[in-house]
Amino acid sequence: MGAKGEKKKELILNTSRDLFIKYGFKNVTMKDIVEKCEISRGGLYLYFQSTSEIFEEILKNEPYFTCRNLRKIVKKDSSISEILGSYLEEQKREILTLYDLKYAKYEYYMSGSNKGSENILKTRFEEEADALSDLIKEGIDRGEFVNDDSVIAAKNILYVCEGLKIASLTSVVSEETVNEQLSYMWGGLLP
Amino acid sequence: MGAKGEKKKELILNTSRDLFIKYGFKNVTMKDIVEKCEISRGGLYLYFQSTSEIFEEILKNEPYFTCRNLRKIVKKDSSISEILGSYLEEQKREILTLYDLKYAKYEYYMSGSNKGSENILKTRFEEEADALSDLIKEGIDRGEFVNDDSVIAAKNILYVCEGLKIASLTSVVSEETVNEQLSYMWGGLLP
Amino acid sequence: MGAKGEKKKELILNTSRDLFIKYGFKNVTMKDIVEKCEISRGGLYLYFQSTSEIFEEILKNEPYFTCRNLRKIVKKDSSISEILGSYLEEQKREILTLYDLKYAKYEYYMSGSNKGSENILKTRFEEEADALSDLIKEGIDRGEFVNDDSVIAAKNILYVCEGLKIASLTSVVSEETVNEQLSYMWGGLLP
Amino acid sequence: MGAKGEKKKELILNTSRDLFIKYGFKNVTMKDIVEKCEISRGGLYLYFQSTSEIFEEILKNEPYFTCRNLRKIVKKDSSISEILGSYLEEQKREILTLYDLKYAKYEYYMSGSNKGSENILKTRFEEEADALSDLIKEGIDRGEFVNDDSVIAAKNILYVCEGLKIASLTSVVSEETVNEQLSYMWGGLLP
DNA sequence: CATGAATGAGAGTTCATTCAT
DNA sequence: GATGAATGAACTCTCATTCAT
Repeated sequence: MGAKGEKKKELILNTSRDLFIKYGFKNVTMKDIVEKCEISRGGLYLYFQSTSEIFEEILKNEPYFTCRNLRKIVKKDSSISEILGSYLEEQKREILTLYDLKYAKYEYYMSGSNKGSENILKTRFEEEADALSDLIKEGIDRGEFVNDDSVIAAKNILYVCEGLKIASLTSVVSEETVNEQLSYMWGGLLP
Repeated sequence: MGAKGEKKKELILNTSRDLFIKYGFKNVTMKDIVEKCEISRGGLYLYFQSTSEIFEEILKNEPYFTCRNLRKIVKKDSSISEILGSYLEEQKREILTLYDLKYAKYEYYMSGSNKGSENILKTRFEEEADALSDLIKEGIDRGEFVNDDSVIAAKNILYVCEGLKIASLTSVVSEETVNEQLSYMWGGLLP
Repeated sequence: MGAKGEKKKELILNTSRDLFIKYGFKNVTMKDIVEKCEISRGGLYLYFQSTSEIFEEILKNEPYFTCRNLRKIVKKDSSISEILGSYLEEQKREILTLYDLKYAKYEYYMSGSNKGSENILKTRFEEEADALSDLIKEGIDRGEFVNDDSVIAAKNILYVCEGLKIASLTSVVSEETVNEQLSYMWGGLLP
Repeated sequence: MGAKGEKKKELILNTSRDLFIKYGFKNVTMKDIVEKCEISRGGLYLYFQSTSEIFEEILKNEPYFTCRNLRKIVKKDSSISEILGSYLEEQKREILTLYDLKYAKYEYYMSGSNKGSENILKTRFEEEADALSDLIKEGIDRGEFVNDDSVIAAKNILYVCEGLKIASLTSVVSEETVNEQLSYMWGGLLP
């Protein structure tokens, strides 16, 4: 596939992404994508065989924050509290963002369309739990935090965020509610 | 509708419930239901116009635990801790149960099939948060718990449970993990 | 399926038969049948899942002459020669008929569309060979024919007829040629 | 077309031939050929416009035995019986060979894909009948054979062989069956 | 009330064929 | 000459929904 093919693939992925954000996973068909991209039926099938395949590709390309890559971009002399604060800010942004892929993502993994392919949702959760646990552990070592088990505390933060994300999809979650919850968890870490 | 009609409706609801548990929401069609019920196509449409309508009805009939109705069934002289303990046990059971409607329920609200109808997921969450908050408040008043804001603490418990439920659907959650999280939250309430 | 359903099935089979005779097997699509029958797409699929299924059904219903059922309809006191003569006349008619199913039939079995279903072409050939062999044997016993092996002679007649049928499909076979061949074989049986 | 072009054409023809032998005529598409040859779509269309065109070309190039070219390769002083014997051996080999073009060849002429082009099957049959008839006639003249009409006898042999070939495609034909039939015809020629 | 045959819109998928590069 | 991305027509198949009986 030449540069032109890459561009077309890019077009398909970007356009589909918009559709998935707007309509979720199951409500988007190959036909919808063909029409929105203004390409031919056959043209789409040159690059992708199904909406699942397209969606997987989009998920792979989707940038995502972790505390690990967060540490690389914050100031060298930042305290652990500062880093965790930034991380929770990012989570908050994700929870409150109305239009992104999280809707389609949950739907995708729930409707069983991910048969036979790696479960990115699970993998990322585990990576995230590891990284966050390390961060909290360091905070404890430095005396910034007090906690008996950094792994459980890390998972607790992630489960609350998951809960908030889900709640934001199926009903409405105010910024205030998110702030309250994040503060509450924060409180559980302070001396 | 006579008694005969009621019976048919019952049949449809029970049979569909099995299908929804097994295949989720979107993967069940009116055709599937007709075939599994062994009734006529027209017969189904006499009672329900769509799978959404059937699903809504099932959700309405679905029994669910809340701390309020829990208080009615526990011993009069139970401590608040005992009641909350029972409640969390019930949540744990729900999280770890593989085959029930929670899968289809999330899918239903996520795929936007609930257009124009009351969002039961949201309503119940709010009711639950209220009841749980009252319970915790009473626990604080009685000196069993220590906490600054019973509403936030209540929501925290519910968000963690939501997060665990979601995680149990998209990947795997061990009983140990659930125990850890519930203990962790419990710890946040103790003096 | 009620009487109405049977009628519809009949309509589909008769219409498809015409199409198969005219265009062969592979050139007829489910769409063609739907259009020629003037029924709906879904309507056709209620009765048949594929052109193969329709074709098989047609073949099953197709009347066919064998010497066995020929014996039942000829006069009681006919000589074996007379019966064989009638049989060869029938074969001749089949060979020279331009528009019937034989075209589609060979195509069907040749294009491998009969995967997993009984090979009627083969079964009938064998039945036919048996019956014809019996007939010749009786002719030999009665002194009408002279031959060393009635089975081989029977097969010989059938193979020549097959050869003529094929030739009549891929090129042109004159009535004279058929007469010559039938006479030639006849000669091989006479004292 | 240069030498390079000739080579490409050769490649296309040889590769397609394999495909036709394996899958028959109708089941091979231009796409299949392009992929198996590992050439470009456009590249194929430079040389051939359709699978029919390719198939015709293959048939033209296909070597085939006739009694005429057989006479050239047998010993000068062979008896006619010996020549006919060799010829029938060759036919037998053709009938029993599972994987060659005969399958696709019948399919091709039967599915009407040879519209507007010369019918090689027919031409060759006629050539063959002529040559075989001459051979038998010579045998009669030399006193090796006894027969009233060499043309009819020749055609008889060919029709039986055709019948056997068809039977070998749609069902199964044992070597024994072929031997029996060839002997039977042979018997019809002997004094 | 109840039936189930019938409809037709729409999704998926494949390929012959073209044409700008 | 050669390429291969792109097109679009054609076909298969499924379901929600209706309606005569």
